[in-house]
Amino acid sequence: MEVNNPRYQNQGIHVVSAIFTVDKGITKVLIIKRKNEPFKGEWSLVSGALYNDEEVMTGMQREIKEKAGIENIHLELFDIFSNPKRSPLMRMVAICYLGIVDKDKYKILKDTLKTSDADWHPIEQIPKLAYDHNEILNKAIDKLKERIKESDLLSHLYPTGFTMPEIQKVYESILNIEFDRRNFRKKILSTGLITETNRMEKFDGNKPAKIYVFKDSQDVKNVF
Amino acid sequence: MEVNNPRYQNQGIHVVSAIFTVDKGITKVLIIKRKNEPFKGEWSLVSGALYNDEEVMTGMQREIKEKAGIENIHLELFDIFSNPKRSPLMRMVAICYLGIVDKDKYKILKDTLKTSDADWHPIEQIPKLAYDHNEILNKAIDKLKERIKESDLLSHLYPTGFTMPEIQKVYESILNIEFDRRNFRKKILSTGLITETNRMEKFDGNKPAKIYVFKDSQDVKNVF
DNA sequence: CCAAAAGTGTTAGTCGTACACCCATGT
DNA sequence: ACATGGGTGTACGACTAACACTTTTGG
Repeated sequence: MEVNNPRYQNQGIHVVSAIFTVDKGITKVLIIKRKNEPFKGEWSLVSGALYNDEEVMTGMQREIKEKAGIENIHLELFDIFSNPKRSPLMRMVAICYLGIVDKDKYKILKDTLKTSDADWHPIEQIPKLAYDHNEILNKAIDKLKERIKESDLLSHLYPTGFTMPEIQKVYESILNIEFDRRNFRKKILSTGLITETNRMEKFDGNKPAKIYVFKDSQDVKNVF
Repeated sequence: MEVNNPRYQNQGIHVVSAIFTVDKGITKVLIIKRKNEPFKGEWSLVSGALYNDEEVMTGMQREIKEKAGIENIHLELFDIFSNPKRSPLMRMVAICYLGIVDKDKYKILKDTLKTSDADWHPIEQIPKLAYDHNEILNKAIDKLKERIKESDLLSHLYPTGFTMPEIQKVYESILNIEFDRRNFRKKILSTGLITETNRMEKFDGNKPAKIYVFKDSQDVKNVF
């Protein structure tokens, strides 16, 4: 390969992330408003250009910190978007990641050097986004559904533990189906992914629920 | 984003493919010998640099045609390798695909402008490869195992149909486990992925086997 | 003691697994 | 007729799905 061949010049790489949370039964995604061109003033996913001396994951985490103020997010690659015209300035290939986090653990910086209005938006009410980010987000939502069924992805939503009713509502919210309480409990326990603690949730007028945590395991037994 | 910021300059994209086949119960991968620098004379996966005006998948297919003479391979993205030093000439991010094909349907061009000795090699006996291709291949093998369990990926190995004993041997070869003939048949039929034809295989001294084909379906029910 | 939500157990049906016999072919 | 490998059915155990009552708390 000849380094100066124009065919290989002027390529850039975007890192793009769809970061989800679940808030009172509503699945939401983190979006921001851009302060700079291109797409100045428009909504977008958390994203930016990769530097030429960093790993893709490193660049993604850097962008998330710069544009939303949060760090060390667990992310999974889910797709590439590479239409040569997807960015108006130059050719940018988008490498796309998804993650899910506890919104109360990560404090979003609403306003940064390059962004404003960073916040969680219900995935059913997403405005028009910059670039091809609406398309990317739709794909991310599909992948999120697949991944929570076949992995312990949700451990990152509940780093400090969860109750059975809580996590059941999350599965129901993301997958749009309902489960029997008793069978749900049996099924998720049978995967071996989670384990109970001796902690109890705070009371609010009814029977307190036991708190469970995800084990540190990479077992890939399907959940549903 | 400022297009001329040196942080974003001198980035390139490699497309890399691990193309598998199964030959008499042996899982093999297509590798080639490079005629040019870097890594002149060394083995590598089928790969090359993306042009700045093409989609990633288009570039991948072009490279496969240029370097192995075959076209229209079904490929799935499985990982990104982005160590800034993975290529000696300039920073190249590797976008990696895997596929599996019928080796009798695709005639490999052993010798091309840029490559020689293109051929199928058993995955248990892979030489040292250029770049980080050994690492990429190992990841591809892991992903291949996952994918044949949860998708109709193998339909691309048998575009014209297969017999039960044939496909059973393929699953056994890739997954390194053995199945009971009768239960294997029931399980793969129960997925609804395949359907029988009225064709029979050619005889060779024993009872001829029925030929089955994969249906055109995107159902994601797990196979095993 | 009442309302609200959590926790538990049993039964029926379905699915997976183990296993043995018959069938179609070429020689 | 025999050797080779393909095709089928059944019975048992494991898992899944449906379902109702009891428990703990705050008010």
